[in-house]
Order: sequence, then structure tokens, then C-alpha cells
Amino acid sequence: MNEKYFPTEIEERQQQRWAEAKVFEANVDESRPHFYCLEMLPYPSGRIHMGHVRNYSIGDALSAYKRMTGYNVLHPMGWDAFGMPAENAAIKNNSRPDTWTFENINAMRAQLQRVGFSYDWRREIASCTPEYYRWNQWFFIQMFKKGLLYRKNATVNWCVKCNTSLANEQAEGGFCWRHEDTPVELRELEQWFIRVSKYADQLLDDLDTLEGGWPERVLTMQRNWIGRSKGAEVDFAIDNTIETGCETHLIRIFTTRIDTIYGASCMIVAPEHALIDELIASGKASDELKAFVEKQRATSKEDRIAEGTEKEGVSTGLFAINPFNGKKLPIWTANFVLTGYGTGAIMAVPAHDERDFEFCKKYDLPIVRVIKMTDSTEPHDAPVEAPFTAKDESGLLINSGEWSGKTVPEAIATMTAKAVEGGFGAAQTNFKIRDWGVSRQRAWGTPLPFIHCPTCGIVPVPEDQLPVELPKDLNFNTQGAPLAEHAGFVNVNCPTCGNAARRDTDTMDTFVDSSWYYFRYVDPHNTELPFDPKVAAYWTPVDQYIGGIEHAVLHLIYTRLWTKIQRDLGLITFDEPVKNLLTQGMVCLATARCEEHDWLNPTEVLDGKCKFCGRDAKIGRTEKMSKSKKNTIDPDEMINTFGADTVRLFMLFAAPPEKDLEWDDSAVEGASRYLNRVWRIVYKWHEKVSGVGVQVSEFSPSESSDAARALRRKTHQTIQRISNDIGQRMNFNTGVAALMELTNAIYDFDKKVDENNAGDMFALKEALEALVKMLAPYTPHIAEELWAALRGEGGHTDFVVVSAWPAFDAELAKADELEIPVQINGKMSGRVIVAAEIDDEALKQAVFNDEKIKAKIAERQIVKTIVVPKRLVNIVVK
RNA sequence: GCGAAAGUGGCGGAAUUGGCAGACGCACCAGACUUAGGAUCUGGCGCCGUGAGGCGUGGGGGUUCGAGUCCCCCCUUUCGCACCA
Repeated sequence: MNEKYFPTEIEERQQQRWAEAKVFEANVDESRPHFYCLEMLPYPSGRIHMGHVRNYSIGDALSAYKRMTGYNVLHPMGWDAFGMPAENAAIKNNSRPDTWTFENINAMRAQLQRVGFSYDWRREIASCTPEYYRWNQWFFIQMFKKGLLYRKNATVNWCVKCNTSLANEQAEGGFCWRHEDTPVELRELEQWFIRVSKYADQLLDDLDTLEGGWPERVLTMQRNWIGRSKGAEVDFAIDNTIETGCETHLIRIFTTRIDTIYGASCMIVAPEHALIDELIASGKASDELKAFVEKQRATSKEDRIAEGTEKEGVSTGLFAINPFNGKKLPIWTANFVLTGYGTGAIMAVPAHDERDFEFCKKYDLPIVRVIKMTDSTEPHDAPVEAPFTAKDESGLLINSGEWSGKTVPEAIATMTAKAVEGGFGAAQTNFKIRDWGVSRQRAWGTPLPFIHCPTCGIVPVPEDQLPVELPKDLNFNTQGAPLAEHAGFVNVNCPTCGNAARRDTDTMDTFVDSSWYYFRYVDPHNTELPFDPKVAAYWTPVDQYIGGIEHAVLHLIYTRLWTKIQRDLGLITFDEPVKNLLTQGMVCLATARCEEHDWLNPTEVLDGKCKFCGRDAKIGRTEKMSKSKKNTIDPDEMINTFGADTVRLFMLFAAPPEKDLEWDDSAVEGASRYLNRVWRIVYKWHEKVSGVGVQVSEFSPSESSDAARALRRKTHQTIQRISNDIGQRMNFNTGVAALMELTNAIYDFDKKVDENNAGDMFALKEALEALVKMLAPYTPHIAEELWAALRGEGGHTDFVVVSAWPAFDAELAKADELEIPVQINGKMSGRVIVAAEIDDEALKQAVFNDEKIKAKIAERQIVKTIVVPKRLVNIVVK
């Protein structure tokens, strides 16, 4: 063992030892409990960043702890390797996306290996390889056969920068998810869709089974996104279609509040509604209406409903008949009623809906109260000051004919039944979530395995011809889709009739790749199926998934969907892929900016000045490290300076995993200082304790010195604490604090130790070994090195990273005396020292015998005494 | 606007069930060792006060023998949703 700690040297050595001994390779072993620890796979952008290091340090610490506590741990890594940047790089460098991608993968793999993560690299996958993406194609064919995949003409979100269509989820708020400054355009295209609607109920309902294992806010975001609303569709007859020459005689609305139908003041249809088209075509539309509709149609959905936009509308001149009370209601069109949700038409009930209230007030439409609060004594015709919208038992129907007096839920049920009976309505559930548009007009993605035949229509590529490989010689310097312009790819004979046909030239959304990648890890070289169901049954579902909150909706909803599809294909038997989800916080740093040179990297700021021009660098707020603001720290540089162990230790110590973490150079130095401190004390003792071959049982605590007993107590208390911190709570930061305390205790003991006392030496050996073992999840390299030293030089056959976690002995952890705080009237008034095994009565006696306490109570009258066993005494006095 | 989470020393954070607030670390201060230290070691370090003592977990109220923790009101920050009928 070297006297000095040289991190990079030992890190290289230990990484090599682990690789040679294949210590992180995991195989199915029915005799052992298994644990699947998964971290979100990175996009191979070229270099790993601190966010990756944090994410993977958390997963690695958990994996190591699980391994050491007896689990067979699956801990794999791979690459989300399809996507636009590779195509852009290919254009820029006039090369190929696969070249760029694999260079990046190689560089990033080397970086990850340098951090020393315990991955089973045999299982590595890259989604851009035909071995992987053929199974995307296989899934699509199965889904096509089951009717889960279909084509339709649809208005899609189009990003001009990506030059492709986007899924609904990728165009939230009207902007491209990759280009936040680029509004999406709407284009009409024929596209492939996955029938999410068939799973919408399950996707929502199964979220309940994830309670406790997933962060509540992720569940909320998903519930929001799926957006189920149960209600009814109701047909209103149109009264005066004859005069206007319209063909349509019914207007169908969607409502969640059929119980308020007696309070409807008007009908409102979206400006895109077919009725409007018809009315305009008939020539009976007013100029005002035509102008309004034209204006609205030229306005995007986002702008129409943007914050602060006032509700606007125009009457169509048509009237509808309320099927419940025969009332004639004017039909309007308005900006806030949207096409694409429900039926694109509503009944407006101003007394019981905020939006309708605002609208009807503005246009002087009648406001009739039809629900009152159960205990309200207000007259039924009192003016409505604000809409009453509660949908529960707190509401009773009024002014509603035969339904008056029913509670809201009763009325919803019975009035829906009435509509069904009368043939003018039905219960209906709507979802905000849409079918998943998976077609992309890009070239660096999985080709869709379908052939368009003029005779046979759409024909799936026969499974024995998979994969449909991407050509290597695509031309990316084109405005169109590169695949469509590659004749060798496009032209093909129809598998059914043999005539000339065309391949589908779209590729799949890359979220397909990440929807099932972790199933592939369990059986990554299978050539018959995506994975062997028997192997998957052993490893999956994932026990712990760790990644960023940014995937709360997109990736995590797609992968839940994919799991249900795989279940229905018979590959797996469970409903949810991930039992526990940890969303780790971001790695942040203050930004710095120069008037002249814009954003500055921390290495470009010297003494608060821009290093290029010497102007003051303006320090901005702390935010997520990002390339654009240059507030990044390069993991490689940090590893060069401090070693990987220090970087990992800092990341796990500085904040609990789910919170944001601010990079702090001084605190990193502190982590490094701590490891040096551990190194020094192990160095000092390693030779002497490696010779101590004594069994625990040979020392009864009573024979040991007080100092040895105290050290052993601290050792075992630490084992208990850290097992709970890592194993139960995943609070790695408090675990580090516990290890630092143990280290401090060892240093204290070091001052008092009697080298000739076997008990002392045993306690020291035990403490050092436990410390080194418990460091292994955090800082595996130094732990491994110190472990070897403690075991005696030359005996390098075992590995601390797969050794048994130190055993906890409750007897040894127990204190033999306690310091009990004493309160008088709830205020701290002193402490008494008592034996650990004291009962309440004896504790009380000890307190009342204490001179200080006696003096404080003095003449006062004791009302009562509260004894919290072995923790605290509170004396209440008058 | 709606919903969620959070607010604790100069800083990051700890306090697992209502029971010693500030563990552990960073920064800082003093000292030791040193040619030197940005190494290491020792000690100090919530605020006010010379002191005894008092105050203290965003603010205000409450429950309790006892509240950072539970309840009510308010403020601030962050995140998510935002005319979805």
C-alpha cells in the first residue's frame, strides 16, 4: 500500500481487476433474490455530463449496496442512439450518422468506465443497431396485426427545424420539444398511429398501483396528461334548419354536467364545426359570423386560448331545442370552444361553469340557477354572482322539473339514463391523451416495416425478412426525406403479389426505442424474440428506475403503454414495468456573463473577471448546467484532478438525490480531503490490524477497554444507520455523514488505543473493515484498494464490492448509559445520566434526585411528570 | 387562476413515529507544526447580551406537558396544469 492516495492510479487498477474477474456480470440464478436497478440510458451526444454522473452514481451506489446485501443485481447500460443530431452531424461533416454515433458511443463508454460504474457491459445495447431495431419492427408488425397500429390522415404538428412531424406530446404549448423557440406548424399528412386510446383507461387506473413507489407529482402529471373526463353526449335538435337550408338537424354536445342542462342558455360550437361550414355554404351566414369564423380559423389554438384572451363569440342565427325541457336555445360560435375535444360543441350553463358565466354575462344571455348548495336558503331566482361548480353531494337540483330535489350525482346518473332511453344521448368518456403519432420523416431511425402495394394495400414485411435495414449510402443533403429519395430502398416487390411496390419511407419516433430497451437488456442477444419471456420473468419488472423528471410524461407514459402491449402479446405477465421511480434533481451552477463575450464557462472567469477582456463577469442565478449558458463542469476534468471516487462522493453527499444539487468546488475539495483522511488512518494501521485474527466471540464486552467498547458501539450504530439510509430511504447524503462520524470516532480512538491490547486492536480492525466496506457503494475504487491493504498484501483474491455487507449486532450498538434531557414546563432545564436499561420509575427518581433539577423546582408544585421512556422527562409545575 | 412541493445558521444540508433544533460537511476565526502552506492537527463557530440570561426553523394564530414536525390563515419560491366543456 502506498503511503499517499493517488486516485487515478488506483482507479485504473481496480477497474481492470473488476473487468478481469467479471465481478459485475449477472446471470439468472433462481436461488438468489434479484434486483433490477435501471438508470435512464443516455443519448450519445459525444460526452457525458454531470447530470449523467449524478444519475449513475445514485444507481451505482444502490446496486452495490444491494449486491453486498445478497441480491443478484442486474445493472445494465446502453445507448438511445437514433435521433436528429447524428443526421445534422452527417450533413455538417459530409459523413454518416452511424460513424458519428459509434464514435460518440465509444468515447462515452470509456468515460463511464472511467467513473467505474458497475455495469454488466455484456448487456450493452445501442438502439441504432439492426440487432436492436429489428425488434421495433417486429413489435410494429404484431401491433399492426392486432389493430393497434393504423394509418390515418391527420393534422400533425410539424417542426421546420426538425423537418419532421411530431407527436402531440412533443409539441406541447405549440412549440417543438427540441426547439423551444420554434412554433410547430400544422400539416395534413398520412401517418402511423399507435392506438393509445385502447389503453387510456388502464394507463390511468394502473397509476393507482404505483402509489408509494413513484413520486406523487409524476403520477399527477400523468393523470393530468391522460385527462379522462366522464360525461355524456347529448343531441339537441336544430329548430330552424329548414329556413337556413342546412342538412344537419342535430347538434351533439359533450358535457360532464348533464345535471345542469335545465340551466343551458345557449349552444356554442367551435369555429371549425361542420355546422358552420354548412351555414356558410347555404349563404345564410351573416357577414359578422363569416368574418369571425375566418379570423378564428386563422388563429392557432394556442393563441385563441392564450392567457388573457377575452372570450368572443357570434350568434349563428340557428336555434336548438333542449331535449329535456323543450326550450329554444340560440346557437353561437366562440373562440374558447375548441374542435378536437369532445364533439367540438357545448351547451353553455352560465350559473354553473366559470367560462360559460363569463361568456353569457358579456353577451347578456340569461343566467338561470339550477343547482343550489344543500343548506342554502337563498331564493332560487336570486341573481347569480358567481358560478357554483361543485359536482358532489353538496349540490341539489332546482328549477329542473321532475329532477328538482335530486343531488348532483343522482341527477347525472338518472338524466344520462333518460337520454339513453329517449335516444338522444349516451354516457361518454373523453380523454385528453391522443393516439401516438409515430411516423417521422427522418432517416436516422427505425424504418417502418411495411410495403405499400398498389394491389394489396399495406403489407407488413414478412418477419423472416426483418430487419429492414437502413441503407448505408443515404444522401442527407436534401430537403425531403432521405429514405424516400433512395431508390434501392424504396423499390421492392410486394411480398404478397410480387408486383412492384414501395417501401414505407417514414421512420419511427425514437421514443419507441426507449419504450422497451430495458427488457432487451435481460436477454440482449436473442435472435428469436425481443427477449425470452422466461428470462424476463426472472428480472423484470424493474425494481428501481432512476432518471430525470423531464421524462415524467413522455418516456414514462410510452414505456408504460409498451409494457401493456407486451403483456397483451404474451411476453410478460405484469401491468407496470417499474416498481419504484426516483427522479433525481438537476446539477446546477451559477451562470456568468460578460458584456462582450456573453456566457462564460467557470474556467473563463478569473477573479470575477472575464478572462478574454478583463471586464467584470456578471454572476447570474444558479440554474441547471447547460451548454447554452456554459455553466458546466466537465466530469473528465474533475476526475483528472480529484479522481472518480471524489466526484461520486461529492454528488451523493451534497444533497439528497431528488433535490437539485449545486456544484461547489470547495465542497468537492472537502470530499477529496475526507478520502485522504480515510486513506491515512487505514495506511497507519493496515499492517498491524491485518494480523489480528481474532473472532468477535472471543471478546466479551466487559473485558474490553471503555474506548474499544465505545468504538464498537459506534461501528455497529453506523452499520445500522447507513443500512437504513441507503436500503430504506435512499438518502445517500446522510449515509456519508454517518461514515464521516465513524471516521472521526476512529481518529479519536487512534489517540487512546493500546496496541498490546487485543480487544483494542480487534475493535480497530472491525471499525476499519466496516468503514471500508460501507464506503464501497460510494467510492468503490478506494474501498477496494483499502480492503486489499487490510486483508494483507498479496491476498488479492476477494473484492470488497461484492463482499458481504458488515453484520449489525444490536447488543454492541446499545449505549450503556444515556443522557436524558429534562424539561420543566417544556423548557430545557438540564440533563441526567442514567443506565441504559432504566425503567420509567427509576428514571423519574434519578431526575428528582438530581441537585440541579431539585433546585430549579424548589418550592413549586409538581402538577405531573411526563416520562418518554429512555428519551426525555418533562416536569409540569405550577 | 388551479394543483403540488418547498421555505431551518454566512452556505449545502440533518433532525426516521410530536420529545435535546442545527448531525455531517463547506466557509470563516484562533492556535499548533512548519522555510512555506491553499497540507495536516487542535479548538471555536445560530442570533442578541460583558454576564446571568433571552431569542430562534418564512409571518400570524391554534392544538399539546412538549411543535421544524399536527391544524387554520397569510407571505415567498420552484415545478406542473391552465379555457378540455
